[in-house]
Amino acid sequence: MSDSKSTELMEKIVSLCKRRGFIYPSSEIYGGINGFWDYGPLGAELKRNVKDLWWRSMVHYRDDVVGLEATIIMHPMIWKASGHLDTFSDPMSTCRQCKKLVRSDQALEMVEDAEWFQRLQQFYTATAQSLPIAVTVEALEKLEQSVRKKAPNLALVRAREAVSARLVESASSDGAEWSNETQFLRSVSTENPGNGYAHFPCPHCGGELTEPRPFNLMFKSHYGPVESEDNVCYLRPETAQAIFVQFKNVFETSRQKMPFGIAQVGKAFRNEVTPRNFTFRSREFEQMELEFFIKPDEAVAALAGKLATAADGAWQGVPQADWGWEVWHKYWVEQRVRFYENIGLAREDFVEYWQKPDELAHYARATVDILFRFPFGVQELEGIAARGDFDLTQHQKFSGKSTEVFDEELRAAWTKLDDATRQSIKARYESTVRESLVKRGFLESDAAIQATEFSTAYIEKLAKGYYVPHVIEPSAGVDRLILALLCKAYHEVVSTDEKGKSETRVVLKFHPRVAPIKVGVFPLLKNKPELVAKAHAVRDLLRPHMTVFYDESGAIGRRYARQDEAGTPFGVTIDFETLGEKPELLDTVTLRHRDDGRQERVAIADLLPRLLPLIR
RNA sequence: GCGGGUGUAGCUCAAUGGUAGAGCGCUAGUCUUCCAAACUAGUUACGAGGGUUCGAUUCCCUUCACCCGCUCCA
Repeated sequence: MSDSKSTELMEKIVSLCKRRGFIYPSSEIYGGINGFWDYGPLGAELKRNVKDLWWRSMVHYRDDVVGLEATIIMHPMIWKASGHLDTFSDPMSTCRQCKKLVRSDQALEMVEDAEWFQRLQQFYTATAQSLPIAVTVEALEKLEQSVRKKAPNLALVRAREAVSARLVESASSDGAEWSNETQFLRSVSTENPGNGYAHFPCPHCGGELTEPRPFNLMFKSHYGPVESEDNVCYLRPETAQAIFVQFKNVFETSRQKMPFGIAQVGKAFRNEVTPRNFTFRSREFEQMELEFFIKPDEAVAALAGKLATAADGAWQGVPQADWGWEVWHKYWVEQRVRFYENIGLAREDFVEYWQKPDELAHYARATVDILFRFPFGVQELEGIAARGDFDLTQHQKFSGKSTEVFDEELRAAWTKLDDATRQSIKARYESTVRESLVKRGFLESDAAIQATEFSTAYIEKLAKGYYVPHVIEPSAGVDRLILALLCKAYHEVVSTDEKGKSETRVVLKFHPRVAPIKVGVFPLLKNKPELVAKAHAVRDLLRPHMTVFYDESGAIGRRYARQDEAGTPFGVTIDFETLGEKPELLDTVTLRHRDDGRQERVAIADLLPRLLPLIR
């Protein structure tokens, strides 16, 4: 995944970022703080541009999305309802031998999948099913040989003589270590079976796992000056929950109708186990999230008379009244990829990963990861999840306040439906509920009863025009996108001068829309006051419309090179022809293009109309 | 949190148990008519703390950050 070459490339990017003022380590003069990064002058511009472009495309260019800016610290109960309080504190164990980190709750499952583990199971079943147990040191030695390769750190392998002697001894006396399969397996994985907690072998090497330790991924604080259990609060680990919590307010005050979305850009905080890969996994980071609320499929079917599916490619077009959640989901995936294309990333830079049903989080119906080919691997940039009504239902449950919407049209439409249609909508819903209950481990019979109960209540509400909206959530990491843009833009150009000396220059080929500085303005020479004055005039002409960098120091080539490294797409040079040395070229300038060094002569009056469409 | 590696000007790299050096960059000036020109001057460092020592950038310990691996998924 990440070889030395890609590491080298990342190191170059990191050092360029610092040298040119894109990204610095946070708190650097105090020695830095792991997992936190600051954006310098160029980085701040780049980030603003990215967030602005996202906001414009999501909110301003659409009739059906509005914005929200919520606080970072919110009522702690929100995190209980969302599940973050529970799922963000997984106990972890470390293997004493191979030092790998294992989630304690997954250890058993992982161990059971291991080949060597199955050998042990077979041995147990063959040997120990009846008492008294006839087991010899030789038999255990054979067993040890069969697992030695795959589980080199298993106690039975590490300390074969001691462990097998103990097991033989136990078999002939109390038989405690052979009392059941689990007990036996634990016994072969440790030298000291009696030292306190229940052992489990490491799934990777058979070694001994440490006691589970809690890992809490949420930043904790207190509101109010006195720290106590009663005023614990958390920095949000995602911005999305605020949107769900304010959903009713926004719905009632924005004059939006279903379906519609709420967008938010803001900081989020996660106490990552290991921040890694430059800014990719930071502990403080920024997200751009949209929660797009849609009618449940049953409501769409009742209103539109039919339900569009994803198969026909409808999602590529303009939203339609008959779209179910699947179409909306694909629609948003496509919208997001188009957004990335608009800011300089190419479709080929991405991998769309559709999560398999067994990988989905409990709240998600479908999730697509948009992965970017970073130098250090193919990694997630954005996740687009179809979350059903999970979140709004959770908050309804925990807050005791309704998150339902009332849909006048739905009520009217429902009264006009014939009985058969009503029944088929209900039947379809009922079977989905039943299936999901079974998947969650309910017995067929119980699931059927519950599903009938649920669907009856649900359809009754629907008939009156009430439902809890479902949601599609495109959630992108700003800092990750910045990093992707930097990696994509990074180019090295090797040039050889007439003396045969070659040198490597760096060019950041940002799309003009995201480039921190849009245009460099240069007088060809700085010791000619007329050139300087004219250059100032050009700078002032452009400045109200775009970021401009004026530079008069050093040779012109040097100034071009410096702007290339900052990713400035255009350079404007004022020379003697601008001043009228050749009358026909009066008031024209050189417009230089970063990516190919191409130069053209452009009238000053044409600069704005030329440049503006390229940077907007 | 565990293991391995790294830490000297902004960058690349030297040297040394006794005052730290170069190239590039950067800043200013002279000059310069389109891709890191030249000249002059200036600029800046031993990651932090402690110990051994008459004296530590160098030896020892601790710590911090970064990189690689385990975990994570915006």
